[in-house]
Amino acid sequence: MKQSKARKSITLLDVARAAGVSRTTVSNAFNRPDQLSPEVQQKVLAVAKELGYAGPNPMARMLRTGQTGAIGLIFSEALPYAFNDPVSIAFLQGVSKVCERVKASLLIVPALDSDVAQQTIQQAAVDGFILYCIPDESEAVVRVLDRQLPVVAVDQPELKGIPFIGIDDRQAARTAALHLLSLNRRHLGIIAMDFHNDSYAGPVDPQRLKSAIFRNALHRWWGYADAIRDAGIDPTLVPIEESPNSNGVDGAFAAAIALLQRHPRPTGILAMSDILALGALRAAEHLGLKVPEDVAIVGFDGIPLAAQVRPALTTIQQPLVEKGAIAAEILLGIPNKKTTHILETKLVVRQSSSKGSREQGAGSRVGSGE
Amino acid sequence: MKQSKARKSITLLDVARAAGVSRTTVSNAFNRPDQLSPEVQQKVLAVAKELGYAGPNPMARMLRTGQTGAIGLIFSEALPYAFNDPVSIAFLQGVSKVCERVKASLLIVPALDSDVAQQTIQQAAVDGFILYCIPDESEAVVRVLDRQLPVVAVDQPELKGIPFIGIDDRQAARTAALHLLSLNRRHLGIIAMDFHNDSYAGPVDPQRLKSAIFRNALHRWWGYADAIRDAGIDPTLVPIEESPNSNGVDGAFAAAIALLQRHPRPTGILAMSDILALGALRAAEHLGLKVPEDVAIVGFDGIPLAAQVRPALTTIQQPLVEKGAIAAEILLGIPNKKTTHILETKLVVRQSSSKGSREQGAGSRVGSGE
DNA sequence: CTGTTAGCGCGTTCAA
DNA sequence: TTGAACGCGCTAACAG
Repeated sequence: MKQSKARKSITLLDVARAAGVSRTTVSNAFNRPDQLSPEVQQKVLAVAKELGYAGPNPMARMLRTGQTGAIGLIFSEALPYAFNDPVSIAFLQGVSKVCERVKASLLIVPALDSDVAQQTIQQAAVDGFILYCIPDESEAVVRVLDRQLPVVAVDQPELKGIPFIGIDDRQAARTAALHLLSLNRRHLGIIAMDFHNDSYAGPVDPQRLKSAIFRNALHRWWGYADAIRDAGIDPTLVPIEESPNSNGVDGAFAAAIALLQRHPRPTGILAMSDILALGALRAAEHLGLKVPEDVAIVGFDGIPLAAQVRPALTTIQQPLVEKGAIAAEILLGIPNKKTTHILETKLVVRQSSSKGSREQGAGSRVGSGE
Repeated sequence: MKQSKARKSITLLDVARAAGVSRTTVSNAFNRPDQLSPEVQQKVLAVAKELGYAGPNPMARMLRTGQTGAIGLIFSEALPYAFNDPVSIAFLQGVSKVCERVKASLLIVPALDSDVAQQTIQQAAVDGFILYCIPDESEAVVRVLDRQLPVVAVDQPELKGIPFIGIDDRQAARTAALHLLSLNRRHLGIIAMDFHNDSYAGPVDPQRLKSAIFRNALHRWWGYADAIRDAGIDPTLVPIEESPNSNGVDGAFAAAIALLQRHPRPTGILAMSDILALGALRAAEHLGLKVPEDVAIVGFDGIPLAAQVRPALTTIQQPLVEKGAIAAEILLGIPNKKTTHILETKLVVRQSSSKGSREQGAGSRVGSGE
């Protein structure tokens, strides 16, 4: 009998009774110290501690106030893969930096398939969501929109009325391809990241391109194609090998091998991410090809590792961390932020595509820290 | 007037009325489909959708059920640094893998200083906490314990009654030092990670060691000292340079430079983490020293990058991902798990400490994927 | 299979 | 400054 009472958790009311005050007073002692005399507050807090009461129950408070103090983050990939990708990690860094500043927590919500998405997104106690690189018709998007909470999208999807942060993938990719073409590399090969959600690895046909659901990959391909076409080459004849993000560098290695064993062998490789480019670098080495002499390689993203490998990697630098920071700031209502941000990118030329000797081609970032 | 009613969010009751059923029925339609006829369920769901009702309010449900479907994770470092450290990231991968499997969300709780910790930990709506590498007397520990929820500690703190996952740091470090000594490297230098919370970088004196609050670092030092003493050398004469985790490879570079410029120059460097060892590798290169001929280097942790750099890094491999997975499994009540796990480590010898030529010394992991 | 009845623990009026 | 009352939206018993 007594046990059952002792068993249940302590509430504001218990503390109030033990301290000989009202519930409101105890609540105020925790939340509004200015609303009661310091001495009373001291006493209440002391009694609370004695009873093992650690402050208002967060669920009850959330229900009452409608605020949770957390924001939700949804990745398109399986979480372990997302945490394996330097691009996602950099994004996470940006988000977390802002969260830490404003004392908000960050809820990572698994939403891999529609089943999981439905359950986890509906249950998430958050004040808003960040959608990171989510295909437009994904179940996750529907569920998030249903929640009627503030939303910010990064990279994808672009939806009416919700803030968006991204880059001009097409233009950036065009710059990358132009660079290679300007070095007179006319036999190009493309290593692509996921166009679809099916973890497919291998050559890409026009049909697959046309039905692509990941915008980044599609737009980057468009950009490559723009430059290639302008150079008087038929872009549909440029071979594309797709290697899913989740296959990491190893997958890219295989894709690059496939590309480099074609005849004529490509003299330039356009990789849609730096991870893919690293695989290409390794493949070239494996085949005994010199980079950039035999084959030049250009990546995309500008992850820190790109500057540190040898030969250092030419890439399109995009503000990865800043993307996360801006997304969080918008969601958390930090003022002076427009709601749509197309961030700048820039081509960083390093050894993997330099004209001269390896040493000479080093970009300014080489040797800088982690 | 009407506005104010339209303004507020839709509840179970609204749906019930609109559908002409009771609240329970609507609740069941969402949570227990087996408790009502399919047709009624269809109808209720249809009405709900029409009203823009997206399922039960998560806060209310949490209050009612006492379950949140999320677990909290607390790092000792500032989040952006944690997300920059391959060791933490690998841990996160392990945690997230399990979370995804059981459809749990993961709440990353900033708890940098005591102020923030108090607020964020008290407010966190979670079913339990994972403490990752938190100093024993940290405010965060107190707050977490106060919450009276299940807790698991990883690496630190070791507290009575709460499950613990870690490795035998001392023994592992001893193995690393023994390895170097067995190669006849008798002039050693140590690069240490944080002993204290103060971001200090520089030489370490006995006082600082004695008052260390980070167990990992301290135990690793003990292990080194054990082996060194057994080799007939006075461990207190072995120079130690501390470089905080947050300073990354650059900090380690500086620390290693300091070490390598001493007389006599160390012929072996013991680094307490692979990141630190990478800095040492770079420092050796910078000074024109050959690794392992002039100076042999041994890291700790076994991060993937250690196998990929050249020369590849000898290290103590610990099951980083598994640590996270086990922690999450224990917290989420997945059965067949003991509550305390001291995981195995092993020395992986690679080029950075090999006797023979560089090629010969490559560990089996070299060239394997990301 | 459906409806009724009770709280879950708290924050906020408002009056004292 | 304090105390009483109300309801946030929901789920779990239990009765029909």
